[in-house]
Formats: sequence, C-alpha cells, structure tokens
Amino acid sequence: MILPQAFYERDTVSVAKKLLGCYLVHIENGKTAIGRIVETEAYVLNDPACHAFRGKTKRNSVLFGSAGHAYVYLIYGMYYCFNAVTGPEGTGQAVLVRALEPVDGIDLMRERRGSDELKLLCNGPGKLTQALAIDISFNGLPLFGGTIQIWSLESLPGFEIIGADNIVQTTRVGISQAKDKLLRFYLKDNVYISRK
DNA sequence: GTACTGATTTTCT
DNA sequence: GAAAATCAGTACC
Repeated sequence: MILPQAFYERDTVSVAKKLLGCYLVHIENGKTAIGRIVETEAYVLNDPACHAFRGKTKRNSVLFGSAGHAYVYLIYGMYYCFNAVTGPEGTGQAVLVRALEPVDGIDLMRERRGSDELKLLCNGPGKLTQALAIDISFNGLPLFGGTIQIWSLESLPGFEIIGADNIVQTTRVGISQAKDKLLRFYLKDNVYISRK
C-alpha cells in the first residue's frame, strides 16, 4: 500500500523508524526504480541541525508545508538530498532518507550512477537520489500518489515486520550542530547502509 | 586499511 | 567569505 498522508503527520522520530523497511518508488515513463529504505535521520523541532531551525527561506519553504511531501535540496553544490516532510503543518520537520537497498530497476540505477557495484548504488543520500533520478524538480511533490511514492509491504505475507530489535539508533552523519542527538536509525546488520 | 582533497552552489554572517 | 544533512579519487601507511 502507498503510505497515506496521515502516516507522515505523526511525530518525526516515529516516522523515521517506521520508514525503515518501506520502499521508495520512482516511476518515470514506464521505467521503475525501487529501493528498500535501510537508513534514515530525523530532523526535529528546535533542532539546530534542521534547515527549518533558523526560519523559513526560499530553499526550505517546503519543510513548512504539509506532511508527506518531498523536501529535496542541493548539498555541497553537487548532490541532492531527499527528505519526507513530517509532523503537524508549519512545524518544519522532516526525515532524511540516507540509504536504500536496491530492489528493482537495478540496471537503470547502474546506468545513472555509472557504477556496477550493487552495494554502492544507493548507500548514501547523494547516491540514492542519483540512482532514482531525484533532483530539485521533485521538491514539494506529494509522496502519496505522484511519480515518487513510498510503499509499505508489511501487511503482505513474506515481508518482514521491522521491530525495535532490528533498529540501531545512533548519531547523525555530516552535521556539526547537535552532534550528540541520537536521531539516526538504520537496519541492524544491513550491508546497504552508508556507514556504521 | 585510513586521511585528505577537489568539485560546486545556496545560504547566512 | 565561510560553511554546508556529500562523494570519488588519490596518497600514504
């Protein structure tokens, strides 16, 4: 099923954990690329590392919109990061998707990434946007019915339910503010995460 | 194996 | 002018 908008309206940390094991799907001109989310980070209220912390700007305006939309921005002048807006509208919170396990459209991902190595296709925020061809034009698009969607397959037989025992909680990557907050989550023992 | 560097643009000080 | 939610390549141990 496609995760409904209400899924994203809950608190950001819960959404970050619940997104683990879900599937990020990009369908474009009949070409499909799907990855299983294995690593996320929460950017929350009163969080100096969150782009919304210093108020609304042109770049982060989507963060202050309603939950369940994509927040995409350019980082270090060359890579895009993909987030899902969370929480009550206007609070400026989001979950950053940091790594995917390639599931479908793998040859397409290899082509876009210029690499054959499965483990290197989506194991980082800049890499997964490249593999799924996500760029700034996706900023603000809904995740519940557009060209980019997030699916949960938990209710189907044969798909693993992710519990607390399978989630590792640790500190976020690449930030200098609020370094000590434990707001990064990844699937235990998964080889497709960006780093230990 | 780890460590450092260049690429490149938006944003804020 | 500096820093930023990064990555790939190179140098060196």
